[in-house]
Amino acid sequence: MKPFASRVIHWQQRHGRHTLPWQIDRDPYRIWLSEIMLQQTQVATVIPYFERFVARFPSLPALAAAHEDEVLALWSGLGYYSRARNLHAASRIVMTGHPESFPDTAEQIAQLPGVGRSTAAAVAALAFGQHCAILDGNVRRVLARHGGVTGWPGDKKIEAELWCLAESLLPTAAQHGTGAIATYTQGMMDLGALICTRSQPTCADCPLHADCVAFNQQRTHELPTPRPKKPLPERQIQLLLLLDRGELLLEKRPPRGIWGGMWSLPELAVDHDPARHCMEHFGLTPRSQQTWPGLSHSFTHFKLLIHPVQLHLAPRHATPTGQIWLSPADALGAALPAPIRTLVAQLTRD
DNA sequence: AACCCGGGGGT
DNA sequence: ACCCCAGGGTT
Repeated sequence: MKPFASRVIHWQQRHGRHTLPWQIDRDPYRIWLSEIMLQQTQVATVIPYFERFVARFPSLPALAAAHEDEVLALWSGLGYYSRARNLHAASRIVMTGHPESFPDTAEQIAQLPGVGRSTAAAVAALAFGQHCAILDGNVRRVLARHGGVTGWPGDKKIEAELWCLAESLLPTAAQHGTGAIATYTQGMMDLGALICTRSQPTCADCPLHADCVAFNQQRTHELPTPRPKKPLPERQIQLLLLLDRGELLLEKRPPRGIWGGMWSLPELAVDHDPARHCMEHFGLTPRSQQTWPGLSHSFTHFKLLIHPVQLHLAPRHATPTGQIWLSPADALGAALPAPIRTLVAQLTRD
């Protein structure tokens, strides 16, 4: 049987993906951007965001010159907004620290905010041909199944074991030549995404099935070991759609935490009275109040039940910092989290 | 409804 | 060295 890496490389050349929008050249900027977007997010979701992002910011200097708000607006709907803030910060670090070129070793790349061991290795391998192992979700699944690794990969011990496996299986420059590492790295990701899927993997098409422990022991359904279940707490909030002469009030979220740095709607505890809140903050009693149907939004550690309330205000006075009045149509161009976008979109349909 | 996913920051 | 946090999509 051919070595593990040889089989992955051969499979990638024949069956892997070669035309993803970040594969058209070997631009480190585009590869880095794609890897950040691909954290926690699937390829099909990323593609349209990637296309819009590089159309607006085609190069690292263009990104570094941008205002954070515009970067966040292009990230709106993609989630995990700290990725966008870190990406933007990293672009400026590269421009100041390495003005001549993008950092080209995994160690240097991993120094950038938002880039950990796996992302750094992916950029180093794909863009610079460095021989370093990645361990993203797809590769984790392939390795856990092939090696028959039992235990939740989020567990530090299991994670360390998988990293060791990943390192040990890399192609060698001597055997496979330069350039093979990029093909291998993409091959491992594509095997996980296309063949070794979470449910109903198509093992018959897998170049690794002959010595795959999970396949041979019919344990693909139980590997990798799933995350331990935890109850999902619920939180409830009211969100205020405050309207004044057709314009909607948006508030900038604090830089950290949920929807950090994004534009949202004024938030109110469920046991508070919206009209009274308007009175206290604007000195005006709303002319009308309308309760909208609730909507649910899931986060990793809790479920958020949103109770929207629409209020029409009498003409306003000053607008404090961190707030802005926009027409609903203009608001849709802002850096809105997904559920806020849903609510604002409803307004534009009236 | 359950499950999946990399990195940062706080403890 | 650990634990908690963060938002979408898919199954």
